Amino acid sequence: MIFWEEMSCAASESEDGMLSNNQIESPLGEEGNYGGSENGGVALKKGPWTSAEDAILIEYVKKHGEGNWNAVQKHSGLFRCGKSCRLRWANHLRPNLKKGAFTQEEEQLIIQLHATMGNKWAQMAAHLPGRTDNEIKNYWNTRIKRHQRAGLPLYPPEVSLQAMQESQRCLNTDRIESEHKSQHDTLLSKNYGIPNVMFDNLKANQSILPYVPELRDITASSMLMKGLSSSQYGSFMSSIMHRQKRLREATTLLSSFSGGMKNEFHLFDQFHDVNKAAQSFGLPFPFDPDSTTKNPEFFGKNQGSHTLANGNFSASKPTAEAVKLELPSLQYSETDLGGWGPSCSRSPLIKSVDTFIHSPPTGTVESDCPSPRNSGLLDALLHEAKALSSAKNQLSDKSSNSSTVTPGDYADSFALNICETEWEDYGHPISPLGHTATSLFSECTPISANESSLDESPSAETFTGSKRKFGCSAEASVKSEPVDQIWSADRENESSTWLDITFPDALLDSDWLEHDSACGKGQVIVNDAMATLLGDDLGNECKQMAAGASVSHGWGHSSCSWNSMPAVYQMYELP
DNA sequence: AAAGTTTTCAACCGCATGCTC
DNA sequence: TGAGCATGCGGTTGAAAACTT
Repeated sequence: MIFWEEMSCAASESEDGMLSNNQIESPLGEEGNYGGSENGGVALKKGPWTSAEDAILIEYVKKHGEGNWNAVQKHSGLFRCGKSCRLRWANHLRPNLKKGAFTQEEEQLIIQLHATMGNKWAQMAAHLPGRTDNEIKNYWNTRIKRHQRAGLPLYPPEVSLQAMQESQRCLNTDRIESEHKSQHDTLLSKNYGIPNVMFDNLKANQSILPYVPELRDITASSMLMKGLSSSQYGSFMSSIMHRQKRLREATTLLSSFSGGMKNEFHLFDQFHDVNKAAQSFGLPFPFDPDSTTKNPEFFGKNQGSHTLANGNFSASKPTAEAVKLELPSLQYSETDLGGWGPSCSRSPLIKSVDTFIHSPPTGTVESDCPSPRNSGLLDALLHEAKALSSAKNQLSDKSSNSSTVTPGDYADSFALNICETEWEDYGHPISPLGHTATSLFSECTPISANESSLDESPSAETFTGSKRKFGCSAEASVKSEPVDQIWSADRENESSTWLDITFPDALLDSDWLEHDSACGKGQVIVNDAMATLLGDDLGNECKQMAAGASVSHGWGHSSCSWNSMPAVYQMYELP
């Protein structure tokens, strides 16, 4: 049987004559030029509501109350399906609706709620009187995403920590109660408002992931990492934004978050128990937090070298006003969980992961710790763990073989190793953390502050407009973004010769560039597809070059052939 | 000023859930 | 018990607005 609503709402919109029919039959169809569907011969309007329709709906609700939305059309003559009426009422017409932009308090609440709930917009809306789930959803999908693009993490550290602690609590509770009940029952009985997603499939696959500690069934309260894997955010956000706009936006964003910056120097204090925090995400321990907490220079210098780092950490004391730059686009990792605001440290998790990876792993990876529930995060951690494992091997290997690493420069060398490891471990240029090869390059090749400028490098526009002209995806339209001034402020005294190498994701995407993991370095292979796209000459040139260039992750680091790459591949090289 | 691009957000869609008969 | 139905939810879409070049 076909539902009335389905009949009315799901009917084909492309039926010929529908529009005219609708216009004729609906007395409110003066603006109803969006076509509609039919319900028993009655055309139902779709599209934006008119004020007249609103008035009718309001009148109807006054008389009959909310609910029974499918009867609206019958009783009021409103040619709208029940669904549409309900939505209109709930989102726009019902009383006590708050209009206008979210307040800062609301924004923070949304962030906190999302950290624990994930995309449970309706539940979140229940905590925000006068706000609708749609509003919150839109807010998150736009403004928060914008924050991400600006290099700001999805959640402030305190929220991340809070969510992790909650996760830990849930786990502990679960651990205890699981002796008596199944976890499912436990969670239900305790009425956790946390998605109870099991990673049974991952557990099942544990045998093929030997480096992963036992995967416990844990709650998905670690949805704070939602952004890590959400398809919505999983794709790398290319930096095709106009620069001026981005500058303006960054300033606005940073200013808007200035309120949260007052805690910036206490962030590390919050992470005293980083072991525990990271443990909750299944990270192996022990690891030495000193390398970061006690050596900010090291941290700062290397944070940009790891995929998990968003590159906007700074131990300096920036001001929002000082920030006129956006982060390099390649730091716009969707997985950024780094510093909240321009000067914040990264989330405990990321910091932990980062610290761990930056620190030579010691001992066997043994952990009974649960892993995050979110599949994306889990995958990310698995990959990171794998990368870590490789890094461990690479470290010794590189120390003796790499000609690009100065043995004495531990920070650099290790960062390099890590990056190379990641590069070679990720068969696909887009890591499970949402990092593209581009971001890897970028993060592995931070730029020094004195080399950064508000002005784009002259050659930065090499790829501008290449989205179409070059026949590539949007990611091909990569501009070299100015680096984060805050982040780089710490590096003013560094005599870094690092280059800010950006690389169009499109060119790195998929099979275009392949990494030869067998060679032990991040050798780039320009395959035929890429050559075809680029044209024979360019492609072949590139292939030839790449064939002989062990560029590793850091074309700018090493004396590889990057500089001799075709200009189309080069974004710019700082002096 | 105009064209092109990006962002915003209202509305739609499909699916899930729960209630009723 | 299962079909029918109403409602709710989350993801997605697309027109309009805003912005950039």
